[in-house]
Amino acid sequence: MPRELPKTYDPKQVEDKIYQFWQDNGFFKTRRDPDKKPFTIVMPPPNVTGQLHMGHAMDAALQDILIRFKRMQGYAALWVPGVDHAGIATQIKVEEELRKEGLSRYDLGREKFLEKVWDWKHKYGNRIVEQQKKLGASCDWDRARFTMDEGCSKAVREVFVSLYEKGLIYKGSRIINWCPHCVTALSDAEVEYVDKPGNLWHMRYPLTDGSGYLVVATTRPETMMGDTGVAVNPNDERYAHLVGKTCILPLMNREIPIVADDYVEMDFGTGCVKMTPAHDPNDFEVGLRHNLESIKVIADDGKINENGGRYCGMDRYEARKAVVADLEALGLLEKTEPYSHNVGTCYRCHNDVEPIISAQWFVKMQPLAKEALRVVREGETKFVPERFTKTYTNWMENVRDWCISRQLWWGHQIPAWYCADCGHMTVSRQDASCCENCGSKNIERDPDVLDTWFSSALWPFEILGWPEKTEDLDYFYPTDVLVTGYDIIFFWVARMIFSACEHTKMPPFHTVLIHGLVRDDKGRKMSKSLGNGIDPLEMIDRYGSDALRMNMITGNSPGNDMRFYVEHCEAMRNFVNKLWNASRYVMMNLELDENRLPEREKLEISDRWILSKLNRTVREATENMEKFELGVAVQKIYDFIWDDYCDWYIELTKARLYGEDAEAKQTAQQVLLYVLDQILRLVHPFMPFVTEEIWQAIPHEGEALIVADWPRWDESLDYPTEEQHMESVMTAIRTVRNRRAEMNVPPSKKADLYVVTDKREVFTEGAPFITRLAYADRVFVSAEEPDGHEDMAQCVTPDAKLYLPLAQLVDIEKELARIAKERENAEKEIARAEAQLSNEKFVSRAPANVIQAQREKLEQSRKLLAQLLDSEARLRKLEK
RNA sequence: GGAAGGUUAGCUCAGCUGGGAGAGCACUUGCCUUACAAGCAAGGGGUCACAGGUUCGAGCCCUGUACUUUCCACCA
Repeated sequence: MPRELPKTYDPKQVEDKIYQFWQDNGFFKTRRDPDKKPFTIVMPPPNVTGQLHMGHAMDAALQDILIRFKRMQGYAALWVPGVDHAGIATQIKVEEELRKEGLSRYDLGREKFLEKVWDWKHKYGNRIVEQQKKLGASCDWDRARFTMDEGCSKAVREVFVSLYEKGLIYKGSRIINWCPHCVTALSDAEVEYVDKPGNLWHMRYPLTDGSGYLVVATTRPETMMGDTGVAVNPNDERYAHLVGKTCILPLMNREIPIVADDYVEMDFGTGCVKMTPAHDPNDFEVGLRHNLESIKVIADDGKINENGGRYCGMDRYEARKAVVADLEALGLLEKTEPYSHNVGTCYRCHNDVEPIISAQWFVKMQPLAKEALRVVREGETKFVPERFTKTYTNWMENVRDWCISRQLWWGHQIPAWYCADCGHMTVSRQDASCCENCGSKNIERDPDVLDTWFSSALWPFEILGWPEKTEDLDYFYPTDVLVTGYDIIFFWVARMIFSACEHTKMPPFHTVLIHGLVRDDKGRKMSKSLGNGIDPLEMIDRYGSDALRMNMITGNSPGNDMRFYVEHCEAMRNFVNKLWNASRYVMMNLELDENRLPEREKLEISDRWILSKLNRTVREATENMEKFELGVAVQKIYDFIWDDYCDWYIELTKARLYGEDAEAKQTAQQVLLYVLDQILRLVHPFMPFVTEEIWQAIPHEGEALIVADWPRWDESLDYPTEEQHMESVMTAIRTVRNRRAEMNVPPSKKADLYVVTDKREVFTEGAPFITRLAYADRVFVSAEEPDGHEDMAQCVTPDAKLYLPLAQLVDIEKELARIAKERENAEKEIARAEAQLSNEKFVSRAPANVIQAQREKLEQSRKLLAQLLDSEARLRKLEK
């Protein structure tokens, strides 16, 4: 048994060693076990390009706490890790590398480029995994998956083809969000709207019949070359005479029709709207209704194309300036009004997104959303906190078809082949070698890949072996809890739910535990550009992994954002250290080689008190854990450890440990050890490293704390009477300390203490504690006032009068003032309680335990008041 | 425009199904008391945003107001 432990806990000496110990012994490996219930969590796969950030730390802490808790409770607790191929992010990263060599992906060609990406993946793909290990993540690493591995590819192919066969995947020309910088289509979820200042330009379009002009207002003049009409509201009397006529599109000199459509708001702008069906989703719809032509003028790279006349080749913003200048020169610019509006931007590169008509692949959402809504509405899948249910359902109710094709190379390539001979499209589970229609070998595969989220959506079941019917799938699926931030409910959670419902006929998990974002100390999002990110690894380096984990789940509530304070992290480090030192105390005084509670009769009042408190903590913390109230649970455990165990119980054992009674000494050691062991179990999920390290050093049964049993509530350990008695003694101790502090008596100046009480047994049993903790020389318990009490300092509790022979320090004036204040409080309390108890309605309607509690409070207050009055009278007598 | 949060001690936040408000940090005072100064003891500090209502009883439930954050939608 180690005796010479350092006074401060050093995580660096412990964490890697303990993690290695867990791994070497296979504690993270989870097998199917018919005798156990499964508990499964799938890890949100971090991007392969990723660096561990606070969001990951939050995610991992929550999941690991749940997994460790369930593992200790005897579940076959499986946490499956993995990494996401992260299409755009990864491709961009590798392209950046290439650019350093002066190359682009086109220089390499698709095949060579993909080789590079795989090289990159093999080189750096494990970095984030190693970082997760620093957090203590107890994943079954042997099961780690990658969204581009063979199994995932198979699942993706199966899902794509089956949805295609059901008509739930189709290819069509629609207005989609196009990022000219990433040069790919995006889904609606990938567009972030940002309020940006701009202008509303009022432009004159001359009428063809020469009778004048109309004025359209637009924020995007550069699209005007693609205008194929002007729309007005059918009820707008101002323009009724123009409907059916035509006007001339300036700069292009093209004749375009004027149509009437409800879409146009009469009171916005001029009431005339230019129609650009190829570059605006609403215009596209209007165009369909009125048979307007679609003319695409912005190319994939964001430049004006050949349809844009003299603006061809200009960047879209350059073209905007040129168009406005040209209109102005022609006297066709009526006015320019400052106008700020929401502009769609790419969530990856933050450049403005361009709505563009384009042939893309889509998932038809309506039929899939139906079941995905049902399982959540009927509670088969629950969100915690519950309010996120609405976030989810609102989105799912209004969801539009999901654009899944991306013009990238890195990703799952779409399994569609086009026949150059007959034009037929072959969609197939196996790579096609010829056209399924005409047999021609002259076929070409669709170059596009699928949205990264398409494969992530299958994550919970694909990583358990789907589409094969595996035993793992049978045992571990559906999974139990999904833990993630609210920012990816749409991207991921929603898509997993409808995918699972469609392909596995059941929701993928029964609980979605949502957490908030980790912000900086000013409440700002942590970001690279602000440079305000705090590196979790640095925090681990400074304060230890346990402290960081504690930091993530204390001081905030589920689903709410949290601010990261280094000070808070430090406070948690202090708590870890506190536990370390408490354990050090126990070990230094231990002469046991097994952990066993003494017989009941040997337990004295303080033992029973701490066991009873522990018992309650176990029950309540377990209940909180099961309701996913991890922060509440750990707060209770924290308070028990620091306040009850360290500040009180350890102090209470010192009299015995440093005393001569061998049997009492042993009892104290046994209880100290027993409670410490239980504490380590309770707090292990939150602070796995330090607890395992300590546990290994104390007498224990079993291999490791990580696989030890979670504490259970035990009826035989409830000691309500002893708890009360102990509290009575503790109140006396506090009161004396308080009194001494007021008189500025240093702890080193000890004094005798006389306890006058009608609960003599209680205080006699408590005398050793009072002696030690109230800095007394000797403690005398009696029913009568001691001789010479007239000259002593006094303080009172409801159950006792306490006399200290420190007469020379007594300031009667001050003393009377203090008592007057206390008396006032007691009287108020009595009046309140009496009023309540004499209230007929309260007594008849309030629950019995509440009434009882009030009666007890009243009684305590009355007793205290009596003591205070007594004390006051005594002082008055002394005054004379 | 729609929705959901937030408003509690100087700061950051807890407060579970309604029963006289807590923590961490900061502050004041005294202590190196043989586990721990990353600590111990004692203390100060809150009309729980505001106004109504329900209730024997409201920080908690209902209605409204103010300020604030976020998400969704979007009028060119």
